[in-house]
Amino acid sequence: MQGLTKAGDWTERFQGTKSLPDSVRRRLRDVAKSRTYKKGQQVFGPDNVPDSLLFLYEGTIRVSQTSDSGRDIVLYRVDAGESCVLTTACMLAEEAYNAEGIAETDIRVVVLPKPSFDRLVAEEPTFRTFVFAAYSRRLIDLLRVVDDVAFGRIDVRLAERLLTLAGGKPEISATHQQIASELGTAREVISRVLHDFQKRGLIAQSRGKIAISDEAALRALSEN
Amino acid sequence: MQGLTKAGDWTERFQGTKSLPDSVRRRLRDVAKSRTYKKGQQVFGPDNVPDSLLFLYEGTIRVSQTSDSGRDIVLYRVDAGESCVLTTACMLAEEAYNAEGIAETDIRVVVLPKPSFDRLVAEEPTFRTFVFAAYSRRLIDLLRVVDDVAFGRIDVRLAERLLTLAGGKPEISATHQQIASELGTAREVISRVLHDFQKRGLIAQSRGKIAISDEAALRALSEN
DNA sequence: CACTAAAGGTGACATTGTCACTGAAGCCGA
DNA sequence: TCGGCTTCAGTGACAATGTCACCTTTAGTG
Repeated sequence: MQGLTKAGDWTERFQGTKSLPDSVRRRLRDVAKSRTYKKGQQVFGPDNVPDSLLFLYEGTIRVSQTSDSGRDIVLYRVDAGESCVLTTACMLAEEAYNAEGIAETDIRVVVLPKPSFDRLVAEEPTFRTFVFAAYSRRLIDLLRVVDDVAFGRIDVRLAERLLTLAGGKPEISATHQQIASELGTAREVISRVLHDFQKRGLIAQSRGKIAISDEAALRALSEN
Repeated sequence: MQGLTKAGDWTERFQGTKSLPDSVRRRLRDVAKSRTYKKGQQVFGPDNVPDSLLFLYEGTIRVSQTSDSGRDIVLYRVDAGESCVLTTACMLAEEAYNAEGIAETDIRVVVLPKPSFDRLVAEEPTFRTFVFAAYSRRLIDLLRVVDDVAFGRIDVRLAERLLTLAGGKPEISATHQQIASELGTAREVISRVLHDFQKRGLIAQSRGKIAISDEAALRALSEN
């Protein structure tokens, strides 16, 4: 396990807080708590609704949805420096939902109690803009997911996701099942399409690994 | 065409404004403009990003997404008394998206300029809660859409949608194509499933109309 | 090494989407 | 009232994706 850096001045880390007056930032450092989760731990979920607002200081949270039949789909990822608006949504919406956030790496979050959050939103336009922008980004993310799932071809989506998961590196460590859970489909489907990609020389596979052989071709495919 | 009632004191109409102090409501009535759209007009869309915030005074807006290949899916509906948060998202998010809002009936909206909106959010906790709740509701709505599209069976989704569209009445006026656009699928698929429903005695069809014959059975089907 | 759990492969079949047509219903002008 | 036109709906063939059952391979682990 990799160690997390000690949370220094977290207000430096977020668009919404770094340009606030020193007095406000000092107050924030006092009221906010820092907390860590280990990789794989659930940060929030239907049975685990936080009563505070979360800001991700370090690491990544994978937000996904699970169907009744057990299939998963990744909705989006929260990266360091972003806030986790779904927690807010959970708090406000009485309705049921079944999204959950899982720490994809060891993470450190800043926990801001709701009253402090309210005060900040009220008093600081910068922070307010930050929060609204975060909501908007998630809405747009979800629009994209809907578009992909409803209208996208699985090979195109897979090519795209492989490139994203690789993030420039030549190899991905992921099982077929994990990739299926990214795209909301079944393992067999991923196995077949990856097999096809392999035959076409786009990738090479070994157990738990996928090596990207022809990034250009994958990119072309992912762009429809 | 049905006439719209004259917009009286619109601040009476919204959860976020009706309990505000009189002074604030008076100010709002001064700065906000009322505007109408006819049924079928586009209220917002990729090429038509409003620079103000919209509150729906009367009628319904259907928010849908169109794929490159021309297929549609309805994301959610905005009903009277709700705000249209996607317009906010559009304004804040630089990213491309392809959702649009169409007036499903003749509608009347209250248009609040962004500076007034900002001020209201800053100063009035009630209004702030209203706005956040609106965002949250849409997020949850979209989670539901993702779940349906990614994991739901088409017959179940159709049964559910028929009941919703009927809204208690015994008959629906809609073409197969329109229903397909609700669910993000193709007309032929809807035709086939409706034909099946008909054979099973759940509905009766005539050109452009669907009559619900066995609501209980439809409901049972829609509940999986 | 044998055993085991996890990962991956495969064929058969069901469901849904696509394509290219055909037929049927309503509208409207001559 | 009759064609002619447009929209709506039906259909068969096939492609893409999802489901199920079962098998093989791989990488540990005692």
